[in-house]
Amino acid sequence: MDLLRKDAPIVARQLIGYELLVIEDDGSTTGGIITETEAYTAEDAASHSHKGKTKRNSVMFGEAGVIYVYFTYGMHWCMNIVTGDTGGGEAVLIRAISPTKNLKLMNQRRNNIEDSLLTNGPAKLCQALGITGRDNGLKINDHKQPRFILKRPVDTKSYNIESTKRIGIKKDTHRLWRFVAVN
DNA sequence: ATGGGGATCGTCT
DNA sequence: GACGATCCCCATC
Repeated sequence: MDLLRKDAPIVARQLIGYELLVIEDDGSTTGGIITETEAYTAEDAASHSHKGKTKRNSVMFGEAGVIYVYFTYGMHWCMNIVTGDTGGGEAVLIRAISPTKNLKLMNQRRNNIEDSLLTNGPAKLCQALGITGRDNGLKINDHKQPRFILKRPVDTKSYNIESTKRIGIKKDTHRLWRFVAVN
């Protein structure tokens, strides 16, 4: 996917409105429309990749379309999509989606919380979609090992996108690399 | 409506 | 040995 080869801030903005789908072990599909993202690059002090390649962040230095999943706060998983065309350690954090597929399963995993709270946070959506460390390093739209699918929905709706400061970081807070669909 | 704190552990200093 | 790209509960206003 050519889109993902661009720089992370460009990709982060353009991914708003794309549909992210996960193929479950039983063959069913979960997922939704991406409504909030954040960009991280190696030059950016807030990024896991800033200080170079380590065991945790190594897949961030892989090719565009690889999934980078990290564990945080002792209990949460968050997912990124690697971007760029130089293996330079950039990625887009998926912060929220609007659920479209298999709400029942996602609801079950999220302890029967109301629909509006199902996938409105980076760790929430990973819980709802069943994404964990075992997904780290998988590739999007991989025909040989189908797990993550990213596509533009047929009803090409246009979104108003707001860019703001990123959430929960202490360094390089000035960058306006959080993108939110405001409708 | 808003804010403080607890849960919990892999990764890096 | 400290802390985090978080979430949720409960307290207080």
